[in-house]
Amino acid sequence: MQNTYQNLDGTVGKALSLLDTVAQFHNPVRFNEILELSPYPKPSTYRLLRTLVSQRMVDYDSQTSCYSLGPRLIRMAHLAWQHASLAPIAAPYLDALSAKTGETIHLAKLDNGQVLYLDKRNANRPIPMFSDTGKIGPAYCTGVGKAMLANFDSETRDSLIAQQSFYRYTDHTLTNVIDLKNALDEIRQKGIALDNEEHEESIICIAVPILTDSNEVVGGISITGSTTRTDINSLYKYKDDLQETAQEIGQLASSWMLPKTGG
Amino acid sequence: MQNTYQNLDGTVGKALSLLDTVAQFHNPVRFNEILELSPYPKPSTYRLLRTLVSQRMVDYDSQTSCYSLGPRLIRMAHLAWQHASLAPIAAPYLDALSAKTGETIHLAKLDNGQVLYLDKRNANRPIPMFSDTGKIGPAYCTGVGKAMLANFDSETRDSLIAQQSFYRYTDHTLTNVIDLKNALDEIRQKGIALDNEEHEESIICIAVPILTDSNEVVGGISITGSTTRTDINSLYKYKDDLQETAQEIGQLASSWMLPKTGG
DNA sequence: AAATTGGTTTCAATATTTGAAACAATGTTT
DNA sequence: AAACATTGTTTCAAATATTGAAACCAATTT
Repeated sequence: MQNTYQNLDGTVGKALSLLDTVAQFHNPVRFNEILELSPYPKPSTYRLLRTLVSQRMVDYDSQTSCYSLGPRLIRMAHLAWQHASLAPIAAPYLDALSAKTGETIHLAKLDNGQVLYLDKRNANRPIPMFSDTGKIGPAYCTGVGKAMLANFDSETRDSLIAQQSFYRYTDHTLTNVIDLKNALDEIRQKGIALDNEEHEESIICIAVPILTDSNEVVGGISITGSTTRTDINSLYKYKDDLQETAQEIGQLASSWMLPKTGG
Repeated sequence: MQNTYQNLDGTVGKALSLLDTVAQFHNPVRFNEILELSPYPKPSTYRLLRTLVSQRMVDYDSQTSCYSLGPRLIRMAHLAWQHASLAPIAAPYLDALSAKTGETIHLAKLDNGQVLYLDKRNANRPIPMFSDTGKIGPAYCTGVGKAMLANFDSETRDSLIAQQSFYRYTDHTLTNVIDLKNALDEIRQKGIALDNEEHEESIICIAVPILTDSNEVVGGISITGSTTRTDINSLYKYKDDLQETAQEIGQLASSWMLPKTGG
């Protein structure tokens, strides 16, 4: 949750990093609070912020003199979600898996070495999806994360591994590069990844990557359960369903990724 | 869906308008297609785009030389949705209304004179929510839109009215300022707005604004049904439930809008 | 009434953006 | 295979935007 301000890209980069700063707060925030986290001097921070407000990326409430994330972001995200092509394509498949297994289904892609959740199904309680879409999680200790990592070319994989924190969430968390690499090799060979309470106690899952026709990793899907209700062997029974689903989504995604040719 | 490039705000504004341009496409897009819609010369467009890619606001697939909206947007939107405070606060109330009425429930706010949907409940089929969150619709011919418009101070209201297109969607659509103003006056007085197939044939709804303690409009909620299954009088029976719900959400939102004071 | 805090503006120095034009790198023709 | 298009990328001096110390304003607080 640390600010990473090394990236610049001129004004645009600065403005976006300020946007991140605003986002870090969980409620509307005063100018001064933002300024404290901003590496830019007061007037720059001020003007950048006003620009973002003028662009509706940030909301400003003059009553409370508070900034918060703006509605334009939500609009854009709606489109971004559709653009992430995976999500709309995968939706019916997630429904099917959810119905069949009765377990939680996750759809994710990799963003900056982290798992970015694109969609979720929870068969039992139909919870609001948006609250989970956009969430991020670690790659080295989640099923989808490992499934994806395992299927990159070794160069990309190494650079992704270098981005992992290896924080020990549970007793089962893999906390070093060697263990992870060994695990990834096995995952790649078997075509499926397991998460045996590596990220959260009592949470287990099986996961597979979603690959294009040319074997590029575009995402991952997982079936998640709790040890209070099931065990890894029971989940493993869905291996074929999961792999077939990933296969089909990957196929569709491949054609979608082509540049638009008409209409 | 027209490009509005009059806004500038320096490089940041230009970059964001290019982001919108990328968003206008529904699939990955080549540089030249973007360039055609871009008001900026080739090298500028090129560099702005690369900056956005470097910032992960835009994805670039070197295989197909195609740009699409990037994952960072989805991450930000997740936070923006939480920031829009209304959405997470309102979630349980939407659940309750949905359960009680069995009809479709919408939560929305106003963005740039348009209705921006923040959340939705569909009692019968638990559909993936994200696909609707972020969608926009007209304000002058939807229930939530009119409910919100009606409750601004007259100056703000007039400027919002000036932004309406008054396109005739159906026979019932109000297509001029005078009719709309009269309707809004009545809505304000009665505290509830109806949509009698003004936006879509056979779609009807009742809607109320969500107001803060100081009567600021922060959003709206509606109960929507289809004339094939119900009628406006049946919906109207939920008036009290709807108003109470809006009241409670508004109350909570009021406290949430205050600047963070501690911890 | 003086002092503090939070927010906004000024203005010359500085750094960035600009865009016509040239240049590569692909594809397509003939 | 040479000539031609098309698409994408880079150059470089001129034009422009950003910068930030300092001053300023407006509320609060003391």
